[in-house]
Amino acid sequence: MITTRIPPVSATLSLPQNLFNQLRDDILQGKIAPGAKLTEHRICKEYNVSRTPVREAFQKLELDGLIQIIPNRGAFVIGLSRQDIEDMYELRKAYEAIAVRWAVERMTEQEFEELEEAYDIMEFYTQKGEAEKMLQINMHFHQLIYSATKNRMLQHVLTSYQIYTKNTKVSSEYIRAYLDEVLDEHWQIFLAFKAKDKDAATQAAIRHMENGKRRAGFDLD
Amino acid sequence: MITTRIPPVSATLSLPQNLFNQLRDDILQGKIAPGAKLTEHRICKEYNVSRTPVREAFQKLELDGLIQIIPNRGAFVIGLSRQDIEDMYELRKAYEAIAVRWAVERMTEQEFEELEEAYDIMEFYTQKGEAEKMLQINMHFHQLIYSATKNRMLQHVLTSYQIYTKNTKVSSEYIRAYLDEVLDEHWQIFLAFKAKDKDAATQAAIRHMENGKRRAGFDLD
DNA sequence: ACCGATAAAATTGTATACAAATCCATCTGA
DNA sequence: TCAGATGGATTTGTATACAATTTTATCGGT
Repeated sequence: MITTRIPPVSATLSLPQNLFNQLRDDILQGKIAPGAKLTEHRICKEYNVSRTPVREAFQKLELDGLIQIIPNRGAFVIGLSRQDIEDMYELRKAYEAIAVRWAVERMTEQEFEELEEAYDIMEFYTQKGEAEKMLQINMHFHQLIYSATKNRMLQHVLTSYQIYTKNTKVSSEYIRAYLDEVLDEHWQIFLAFKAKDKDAATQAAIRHMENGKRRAGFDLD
Repeated sequence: MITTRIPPVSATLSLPQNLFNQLRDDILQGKIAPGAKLTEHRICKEYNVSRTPVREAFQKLELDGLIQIIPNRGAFVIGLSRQDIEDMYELRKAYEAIAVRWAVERMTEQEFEELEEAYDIMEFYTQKGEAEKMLQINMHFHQLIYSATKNRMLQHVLTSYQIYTKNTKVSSEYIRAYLDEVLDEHWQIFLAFKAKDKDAATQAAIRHMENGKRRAGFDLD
């Protein structure tokens, strides 16, 4: 029986952060069309807040490449082309490879135990076939690796990619068919961490990314 | 007497963008110490603007990993450890390798001509020994490559690294001793673009990064 | 009908006002 | 002396007001 809870991403987020998350997901899921203009006033009415937090959320969206703010003109949604998404898998693969290498080197004993626990939970949800939960713990598993690298830049960029990836595919629908396959890939990664084998971890991470790309509907290069 | 107006090299930047650039450079050059708190009111007085643009600049600084904003507490400067900077060279190397590969594939004829022109200017300033000008055209040369990848995320991340790198070494002092060496490395990259040879470009870019790391005082792994 | 000029409306940019949270010096009681 | 309480000062978070710019609608002349 599993007693441990999956730690929530955060308890209470600030207003701009919430707006950012909401708008980001809406954009990535296509609820707001590329090219559309985000009018401050409209978002204000929609979420019943003033313009100040809305503008701050826009700043964050711009720096994550989701909108383009043209001075005195407004904020426009940037669309991701198929090429952009395919590129992203390549960029993520390169950094995941570096991340696991550093994480193996720099991971503390406690961090390893958290990773082990995350894997166990993953196994649990795979057996129960709960795809939605799997998606959550999957993100958590990777976050633990990012965190263990002790490098903020890497963490931030990889987290962005993770969110993009999560949103640009019909997650829970697609993941169910691949639960066992995905679990095994994480098992390979976990084993490499257990053995503190950097090269094995790199190979496992690269394979995981390539398979993820394939599962998302992209043929491999 | 009013004569013809010379258009500025770059369009006038917005107030928050200027604040962001100024604060970013101050932080990277150590004028603002790591751990220091950026008080909104103080920045307002210093630049004689209101809090709104200051807060927007803070947002940008946070997403570039230069400050950490703790809700209801304030903005604190994040210091870069020697490990952080060494890591950054590794991260940059990985993406520069991808960038030149994509750039060779995707570069237009006009973009190639711009790169050629940039190299020529670089050669000119090397002969004149103008290290400061070299630094500028050097950044421009790499920007042309980033731009040719047609990938916004890659452009943004690499631009960040470029600015970090530029600021975390005593640029003009150090570069003078290496002008010829640096020019040759760019020549190798340019040649690979001319030949549209992806592998050669990758190798040249990787060597360029490794040498840059060494010139910045880091021994190679 | 079309084009440009012009004015009104809408939108963004900046400043300021007010609310909420935090910080900090002082006080109290053991 | 010191831990904790307390209240004022400071600082941040949000709302709103005003200024500058852009967009839209209207109008007049050709």
